[in-house]
Amino acid sequence: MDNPRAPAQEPRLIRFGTLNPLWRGTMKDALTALLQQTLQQLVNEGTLESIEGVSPQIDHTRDPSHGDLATNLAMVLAKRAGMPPRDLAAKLVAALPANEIIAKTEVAGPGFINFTLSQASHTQGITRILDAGSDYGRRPCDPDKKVQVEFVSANPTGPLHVGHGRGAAIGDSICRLLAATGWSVQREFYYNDAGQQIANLALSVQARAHGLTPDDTGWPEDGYQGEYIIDLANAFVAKDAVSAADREITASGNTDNLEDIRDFAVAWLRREQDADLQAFAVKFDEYFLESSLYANDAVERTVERLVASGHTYEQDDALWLRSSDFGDDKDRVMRKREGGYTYFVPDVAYHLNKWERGYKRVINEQGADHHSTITRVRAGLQGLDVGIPEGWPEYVLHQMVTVMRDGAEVKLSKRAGSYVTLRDLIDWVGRDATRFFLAARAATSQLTFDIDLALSQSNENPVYYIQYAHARVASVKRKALEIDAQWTPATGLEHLATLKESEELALALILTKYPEVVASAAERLEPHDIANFLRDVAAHFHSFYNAHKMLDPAQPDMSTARLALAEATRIVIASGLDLLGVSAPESM
RNA sequence: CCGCCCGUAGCACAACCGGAUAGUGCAACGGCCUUCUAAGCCGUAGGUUGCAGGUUCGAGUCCUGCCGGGCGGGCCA
Repeated sequence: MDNPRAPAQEPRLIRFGTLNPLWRGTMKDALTALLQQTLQQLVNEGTLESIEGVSPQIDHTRDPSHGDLATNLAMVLAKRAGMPPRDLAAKLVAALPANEIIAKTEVAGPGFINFTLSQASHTQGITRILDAGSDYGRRPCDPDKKVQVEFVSANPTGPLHVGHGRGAAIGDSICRLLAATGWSVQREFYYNDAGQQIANLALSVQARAHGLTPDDTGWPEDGYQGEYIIDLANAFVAKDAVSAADREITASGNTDNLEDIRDFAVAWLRREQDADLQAFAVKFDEYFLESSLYANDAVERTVERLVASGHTYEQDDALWLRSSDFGDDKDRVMRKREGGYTYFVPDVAYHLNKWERGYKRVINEQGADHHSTITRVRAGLQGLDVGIPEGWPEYVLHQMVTVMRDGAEVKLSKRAGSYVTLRDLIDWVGRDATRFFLAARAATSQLTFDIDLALSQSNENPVYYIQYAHARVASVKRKALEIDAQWTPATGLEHLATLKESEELALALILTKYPEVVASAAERLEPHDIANFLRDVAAHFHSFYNAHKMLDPAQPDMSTARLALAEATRIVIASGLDLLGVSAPESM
């Protein structure tokens, strides 16, 4: 099994000559340009022959005693230059062109070059943020860079649970990240409304409508036992009308007609899911129905194409896909002995449809329990011989969410009907906290959602820490206007040179990292990077806020400069929270 | 049996194609509100990064083998 994640991602190094456009204007970018000149200088004077293929790293330092930025350039080039790293580092430092953004340079450790940024560089950074406003760190949408993201895609057989919530939070945030980095994003929800599970759903509703309970004889074997089935059955019997995304259905009330029940049940559950998603502030551009693939013969045509391309064979009265030709560990049955298709066939048809809609880039966000479908879907797509790249589509898989309540794990089982719904979570801890909690951790790690903890400490949730910083800035801005109508962030731009305190400079520095963080999070498809960064920004702001009085009538220049810095902070926090789908309140 | 993900402080999680002294929140302990929002700040304590090897200037990160947890693998979806 190959890596499900996308293959083609820009390396995060500075590869000279191919700067990430999102970094434009960041200190990293500026320093890279300077180092490029420096290297050219060394080449000119013969110290180095060439800098072809050099991929040095330029990093923000962890330890302030190492300056603000550091590079391993000398260590990477030492062998090529034929001199010890520290000596080469010294030469590089000496050849660095004059500039106003670096205040101090130092060779350290095995050959790192540490740079301390100047006050002027911070002034530049803050000005740039205020000038860009909510566009800071973002690129305009390029209509030619189309990407489609499929996420949630819950079966319409029950309410959305915590796992779907995680998919919704991560998927939606990925969409926002892609949009912020210039992609034109289409969000899609795939409804498995044609399989065996839907038949079971209809049978379950029918059984409930007939007054049966799961313990009775006559209850369908794989019936859904959740309480919501009772509500659903009652609504059907009462001849309720429901309107889901694209259709309006009135129940016939005829409990002998399974087709009526099925149509009504799917619509009813879609309405529930839509309401949950709306409460979660997640929207889709397209709801794609699996049943449509049968209605328009797309499944049949996909099978025919696979047969025609020669990647199938008949054996034991079944039709097989030679998926082992495409990286699978064995061949897979496409058409069963009794004639029906196995589940991955409509999946292949669906993805062929995506390809034919023109999406050269498609990302599927799913639970890790769907892992095995990746190889099969990709194998099926390869077998079509229509020029689909091997790694297409990309997958982001999130691991399971374990829910703890009363110190014990709550088992998630649709059939048993005992599980925590997304709606429950939102009702308990709020939309912002739920979204943040579910998106703030790497998708690859299993996470534990402790209900009791979330309830008892809802005010301690990290999201409030970040939102509080935002609200504080808004409050200070209001206060400033009370003191003097001229006291606005814009006024402060002229006085940024008065910012000299370490807390001020540290805050200014971290704010200028934002574009890099957005670019990186979008490339890696990892929204939790944003959450961690915001926590960092908020911490810097809170420290600054507590260490210094921001508004002092006796010092108008300094006060407005600080106001500008605070506003820059607010812009970054509001933008970052938006990427996570979390609100940025003006007051708390 | 095979494949994928994970294992980091009491708990939940970070750590940027391998970088310098492994961080953040909660929980614990001690301080800070007559002053811009105390949902905050400052400080203390807490670690053999599951175990054992290997690769190199350098490993939580890469490789091998174990141990432990999760998920998946069937003419089920």
